[in-house]
Amino acid sequence: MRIATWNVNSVLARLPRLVDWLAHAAPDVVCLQETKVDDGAFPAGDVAPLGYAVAHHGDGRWNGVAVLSRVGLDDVVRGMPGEPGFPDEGTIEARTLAATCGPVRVRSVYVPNGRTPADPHYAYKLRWLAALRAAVAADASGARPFAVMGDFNVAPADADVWDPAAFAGSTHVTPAERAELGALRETGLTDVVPRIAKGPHPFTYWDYRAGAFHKGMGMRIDLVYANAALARSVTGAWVDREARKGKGPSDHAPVVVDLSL
DNA sequence: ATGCCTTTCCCAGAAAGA
Repeated sequence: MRIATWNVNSVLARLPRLVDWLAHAAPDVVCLQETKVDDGAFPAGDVAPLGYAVAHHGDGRWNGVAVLSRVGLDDVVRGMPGEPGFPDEGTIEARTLAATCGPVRVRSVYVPNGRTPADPHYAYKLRWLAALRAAVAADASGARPFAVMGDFNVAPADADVWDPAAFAGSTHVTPAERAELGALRETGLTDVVPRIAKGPHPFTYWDYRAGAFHKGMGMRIDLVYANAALARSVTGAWVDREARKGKGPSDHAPVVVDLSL
């Protein structure tokens, strides 16, 4: 079984590349982030011929997460209990949904960016991660294979950014963000680190500007956090760098994980 | 990168991204 996560930066802008990628990478389950469409506008008809059913949770212009599966799609839950909102608690964004796909349960996440450590968005990010920890705790300690995967917008360690010095004072690397990720792992989750394809680190994101991809100026912020039942079944994990190349890519590459369940 | 792209809203330029 093959599972994957990919921040597509607009599912409509990426549709030809998404369909191509599904056809050749052939994942059984894919978590998408930043679909940037309403539920009604998700192009489910374009992935159905490849065998995928779709569960989508969308806002419209921003955010938007999905699970695509060709091995069953059940018990879909949009959002999570205790999910904080932004800019106020009454405004819940479309940043996570969970689904059961055959033998595995997955949760697709698009963690808030945080903007700057002084911005209210950063406090929101920390609250959101705390709510995520509570939301996944039962699945994390359960016997059924489970993974929470997506764009966490946090680099777990200094090795997960191209130049730690360049990130001084920035979000994505602060001790508080990393502590929240650590607390999340403490629920029983393992970081499934992809193998290194090129350069010293398995980065998953590169800025569009200044040729960052070709200069190796990346970050590892797209993560697969697996419970024990799923982690012990992993036979391989990698970043599909090919998907970041060429014309019209997302700024993120997919992370692919193979399982022997 | 305090905006060297890209995407959305919708047709101009702001907001957001990390």
